[in-house]
Amino acid sequence: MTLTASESRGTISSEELVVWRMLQRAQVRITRLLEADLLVEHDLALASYDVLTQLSESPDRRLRMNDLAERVLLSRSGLTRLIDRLQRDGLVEREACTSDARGLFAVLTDAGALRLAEATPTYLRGIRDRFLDVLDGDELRQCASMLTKLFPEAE
Amino acid sequence: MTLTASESRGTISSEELVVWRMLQRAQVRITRLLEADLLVEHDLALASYDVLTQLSESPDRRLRMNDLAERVLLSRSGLTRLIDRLQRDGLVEREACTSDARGLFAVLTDAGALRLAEATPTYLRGIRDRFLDVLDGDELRQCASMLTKLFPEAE
DNA sequence: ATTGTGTAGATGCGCGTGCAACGTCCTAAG
DNA sequence: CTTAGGACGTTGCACGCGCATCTACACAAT
Repeated sequence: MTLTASESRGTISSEELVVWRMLQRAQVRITRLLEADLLVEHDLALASYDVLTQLSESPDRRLRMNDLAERVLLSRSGLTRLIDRLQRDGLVEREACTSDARGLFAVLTDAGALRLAEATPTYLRGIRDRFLDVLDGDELRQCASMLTKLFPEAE
Repeated sequence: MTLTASESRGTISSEELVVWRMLQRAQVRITRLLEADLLVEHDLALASYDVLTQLSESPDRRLRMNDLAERVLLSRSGLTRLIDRLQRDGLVEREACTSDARGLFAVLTDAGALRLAEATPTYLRGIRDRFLDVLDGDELRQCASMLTKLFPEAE
C-alpha cells in the first residue's frame, strides 16, 4: 500500500481512509476472538476480565466504583450492573468507604483472584498469537509511539 | 516507552501488554467520539453510516444481506433489524433477488445517498482530527503495513 | 444551623445485539 | 422426481449497555 503525501490537511485520500477502516476491522476482530476464548474457556466476558485485572493491580485489591468505571471504559450504571454480576458470582465484593459515606469500593475476592489467574494465560496467549507475535520489535515500538500521540491521556 | 526485546515467544513483557491496552482504549475512545458526532449532527449511528457507505460503493447501490452483514461486522439477525430501521427511515429498500429466491438485496435509496453525503464531511473530519492528522505520513505507512499483517483478510 | 451546588452510586427504561430455532428455497445424489 | 443437506433471511428471547432520574451524602457560603 502506498500513501500519497496528502499530509496537507483538508482532504483525505482514499488510502488514508482505508487505513482507518482496517484499524476498525482488525481491532473488532481481535477483540471478538479474545472474548470468545475467555467465554468458552472461563465463562468470563472481556469486560469482567478487565475489571478483575484492574482490581488486582490496585492497592488492597480495591477501587472506587467511579475510578473503576473510567478505567474499564464503562458508564457508571454499566459498572453497577457488572459488579452486581461479579458479586453474585463471588468474584468481587462491595465495601463501604469510611472516609466518604457516598463511596463504595469494589474489592477483589480470593475467588476472583483465582479466577483471574486461571483466565490470564488464555488472555495472554490470545494477545500474543493475534497481535504481539504478528509484529516485530520495531513495529511494536512504532505502534507504542503512535498510540501515545493518539491517546495522550494514557498512563 | 522502551520495549525490551522479548520477541522470543512464550512470555509477554508488561510493556507489550500496555501497547495492547492502549490500542484498545484509543480505538474505543475514537470510535465513540466519532459516533457521538454522527449522532448529534445527523442522527445516524456508526453502524448505519457503515451500511450506507458499503451500499454506496457497491454496483447498483445494492448488496446481498449476507455480504453486507460480513462487511459491517454484524450478525445476520443484527443486520436484519438495522435494515428494518433504515428502511423505516426511507434510507434503504429491500429488493428481491431474481436469480435466487432466498436472497434479498439491500438497496440504497436516493434519500439514503443524500443522507450519506450530508454525514460524510462529519465522518471525515472526525477521522482527520482524531487519527490522520495526529500521525505523519511515515507513521501512517507503518500503520498500514502493520494492519495488513494483523488483518490479512482485508481487501 | 441552613441552604445550594455538586458528586457517588443505584434504578427504570429503551435500544441494539447475538444465539438458537424456524420457514423458505437451492442443489446434488439417488 | 424425490429427498437430504445446506444456505438465506427472519423472529423469539435474553442480555448488556447508556441515558435520564433519583437518593444519599459532601462541602462551601452565608
